[in-house]
Amino acid sequence: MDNREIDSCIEKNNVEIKEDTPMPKAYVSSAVIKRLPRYFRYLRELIRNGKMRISSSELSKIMKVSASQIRQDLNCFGGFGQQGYGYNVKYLYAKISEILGVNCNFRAIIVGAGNLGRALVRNPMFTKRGVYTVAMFDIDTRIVGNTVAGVSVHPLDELEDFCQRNFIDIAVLTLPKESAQEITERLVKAGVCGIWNYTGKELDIPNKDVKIVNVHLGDSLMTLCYELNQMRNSDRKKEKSKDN
Amino acid sequence: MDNREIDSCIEKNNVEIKEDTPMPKAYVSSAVIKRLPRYFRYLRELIRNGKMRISSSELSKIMKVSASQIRQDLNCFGGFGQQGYGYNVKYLYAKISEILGVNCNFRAIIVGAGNLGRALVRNPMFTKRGVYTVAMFDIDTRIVGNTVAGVSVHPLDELEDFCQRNFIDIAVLTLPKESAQEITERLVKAGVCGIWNYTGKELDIPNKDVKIVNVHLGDSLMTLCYELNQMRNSDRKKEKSKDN
DNA sequence: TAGATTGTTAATCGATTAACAATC
DNA sequence: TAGATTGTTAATCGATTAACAATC
Repeated sequence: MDNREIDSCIEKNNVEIKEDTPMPKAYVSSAVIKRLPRYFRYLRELIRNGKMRISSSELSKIMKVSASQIRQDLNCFGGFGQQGYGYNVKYLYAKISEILGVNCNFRAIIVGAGNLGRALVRNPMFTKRGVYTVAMFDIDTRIVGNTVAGVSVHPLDELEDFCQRNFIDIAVLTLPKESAQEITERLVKAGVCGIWNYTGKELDIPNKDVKIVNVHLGDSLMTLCYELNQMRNSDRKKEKSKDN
Repeated sequence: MDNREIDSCIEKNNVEIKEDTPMPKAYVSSAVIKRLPRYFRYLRELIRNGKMRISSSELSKIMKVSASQIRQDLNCFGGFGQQGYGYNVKYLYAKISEILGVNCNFRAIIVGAGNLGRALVRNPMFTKRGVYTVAMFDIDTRIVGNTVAGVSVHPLDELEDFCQRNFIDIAVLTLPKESAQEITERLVKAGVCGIWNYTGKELDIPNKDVKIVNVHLGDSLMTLCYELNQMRNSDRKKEKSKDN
């Protein structure tokens, strides 16, 4: 099954809808939310392989998490399975996509057309998740007007006007941390309600209706260095105890 | 205080060493480890601003975490503070740097010289955390020989030989997910013990002495979409209840 | 010494796992 | 109906917060 077919599973008509899904929880913990994209990916893979149904215990073996956790996680949003049968793969995929807003057609801009910004706009990740990258912005007049992966670079002073006219939902911040706070405030005023922040600066936003997700690559690298350092230290200890 | 001066705080001679630090814990939970890089960043900032000492409650206000958590976190690694005084900023910074392996001089290569690989190699993040990016690798002969941010692109078939000769610790995977598993196995055979994985493929490594940190940008984007979707849904509910 | 603040233990809270009744 | 597997409740485990004795 190819990508287009898998994508089409999200459209409701393609899967039989259960009518009496129980009321989902009012609040779902972030521990659960962070796991949803991983279910999304594995379900896509299962559809691709033509798998029609799956039980929590079978999925637990593939994903290396407990079957209990899978059932608990899914039940935060209502009953997606059927006793004695398991889960319909396409239906579950459609439901999780719905929860994650894959069919929301969110519109995004990338602020900062440097290396990272250009790398991201070329990444198929946005399209796969139903997010449209409609423009890039940069302060450097030399690159304004360029087109990267079909997306053109606009001058930074058109930022507010563009966001308002084009109903931008998400701004990806790939600019220097020094201007991150100021640009964020301008974006929020222009109606942007999601910030995907790569600047490393921790943003201050009074408006509770604006969501921020920080991607701190340096922090991630450091946890790897911690693990390696730990391993080195324990190796050294072993060496020592061998010597004595 | 400039960056070089801050970096020099890590060298032991620059801060008075407490002699009787209690024995640190044998195992520290990943919840704590993930917070360490953030302490590292804030402490750097404090040093930059010339702050000499800080109490857990003062730091808690700046970092927006509880003072209790700060003290618990730090005490996993031994007593870095002094009753009635608080923490010596430079000393604490030096200690956390040590724990995170900032002075280990880890050597890294970037496998895949596409957009993301080039964006990462140009990022000052590696240098700031004491990791050397010594080479890039790519399968595309047209870009082999190029130099990005002073780092040259090598042909992929020299991978094992290069890693062994140059004692490479870390490999950053910025190549297509299709070849991720195969390349990882080659890297592990060549003695690489840290994998920073951007491919989105979940890697299978039998060797327990190899550490993997996955960066899944798509998953991160989806959690933002979830939040926005939630907000939209609750807005709609409000609209409805207003209508009735 | 008195005041401040850590280090550490105990209490609480939340998340994961286990168990099983409901039911397809 | 019998077997399978969910949905859900209860038990366990781990992480966070609160409290306070130790001590600088």
